[in-house]
Amino acid sequence: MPIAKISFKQQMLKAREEAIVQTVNRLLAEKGFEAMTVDEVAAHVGIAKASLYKHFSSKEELAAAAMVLVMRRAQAFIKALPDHAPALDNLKAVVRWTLEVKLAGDMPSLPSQNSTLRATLMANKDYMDGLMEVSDRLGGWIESAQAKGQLNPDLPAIAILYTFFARACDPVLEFLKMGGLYQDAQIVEMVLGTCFEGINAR
Amino acid sequence: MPIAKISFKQQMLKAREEAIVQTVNRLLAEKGFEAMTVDEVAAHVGIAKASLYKHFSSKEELAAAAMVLVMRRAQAFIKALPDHAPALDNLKAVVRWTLEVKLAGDMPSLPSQNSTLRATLMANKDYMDGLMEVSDRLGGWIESAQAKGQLNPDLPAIAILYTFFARACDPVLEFLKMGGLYQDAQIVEMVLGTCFEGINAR
DNA sequence: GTCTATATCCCGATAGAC
DNA sequence: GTCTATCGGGATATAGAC
Repeated sequence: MPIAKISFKQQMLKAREEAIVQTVNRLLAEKGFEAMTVDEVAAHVGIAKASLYKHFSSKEELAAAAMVLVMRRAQAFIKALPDHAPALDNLKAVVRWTLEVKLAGDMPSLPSQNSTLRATLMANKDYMDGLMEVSDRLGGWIESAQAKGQLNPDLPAIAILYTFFARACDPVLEFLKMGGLYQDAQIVEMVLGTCFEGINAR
Repeated sequence: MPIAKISFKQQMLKAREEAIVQTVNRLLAEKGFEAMTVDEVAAHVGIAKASLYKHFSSKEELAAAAMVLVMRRAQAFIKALPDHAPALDNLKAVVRWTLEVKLAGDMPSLPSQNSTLRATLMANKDYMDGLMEVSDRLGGWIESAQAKGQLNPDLPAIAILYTFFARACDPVLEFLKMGGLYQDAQIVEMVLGTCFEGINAR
């Protein structure tokens, strides 16, 4: 059964690549792109560095693969949301999901300034397609919620979208977690609350 | 007049150091700590790299000096605010100042993960003292505004303080600026509004 | 495809003349 | 204190055997 054998081999390869990407994801979340070294990734995965380069041609490609992974997860989460539910509920669910992923240490933090990394990401079809789809979906819900008078209609929808995206690198989460005074769930609710309702009294 | 001569020399030195720190500040804002190279700083200032090390003993010290500069500016701004003014007004003024500095490209962005840099900063008395003073001052205003029912009293004051600090690295500003659709002043007001009033409709 | 070993380069930091 | 020239370490990426 040569076909099955090939398929099995490919499956092993795919599993290994997933392990690599998962590792990169964690390291990116912990230390960021510049501080993460390829040696480190190889050590965590348990293979030689040279083997890594058989799967990914550069450090940037590694990071891009991690970003694609997270983007796919976001797409899957969004797709699983009921489309008939109120737009505002779905938006809050997405933001809560983002905060939970970040607090769990699974949200890669990329320096927005790194040019080589930006170039690699922009050239990555999977990533860009995912970004477009997520933006479209959230953008639709934002406008819907604004039309219903739930979200502030004076704000440009794009500003609200960016505000959501920015939750993926909000340092308030880490600050509060470092303080040790609050549980993760409390932190999520606090940040979620300030995001939608602000810090003013009502 | 030997004394005057020495004083003049020292003044030149101080001026040069200020030029260095200013340059570091801009580069940190543009590229971040890891991407910034010491060669680059030297080239921008117009002196040899070795000369830099006569003023600052390491790259971390350079970054710390830039952070101290910004902290001093924040302290000066806060000190200039009328203490008899409503606490909420002063808080908004500080946040607005922070957003303007960041948008102007004068807010150094430090990777919160870099351990050597964190250690250097924590060991820097000027920086830590400044941080304490700023935190105390803002913390007082926050509690005052909460007591008056202007800021949400259900939020821990520390969470509100962190939310303010986080504006110094809010990517929404760059995102909106990159889009080119809004003036800087508009961007500042939008972000300031979402910070205090959230994105929900009122 | 995986490994060991190495090439190559970049960057922080220093030596030493002036 | 400023310069030129250089060291030394560490990181990305590759060569070549298996």
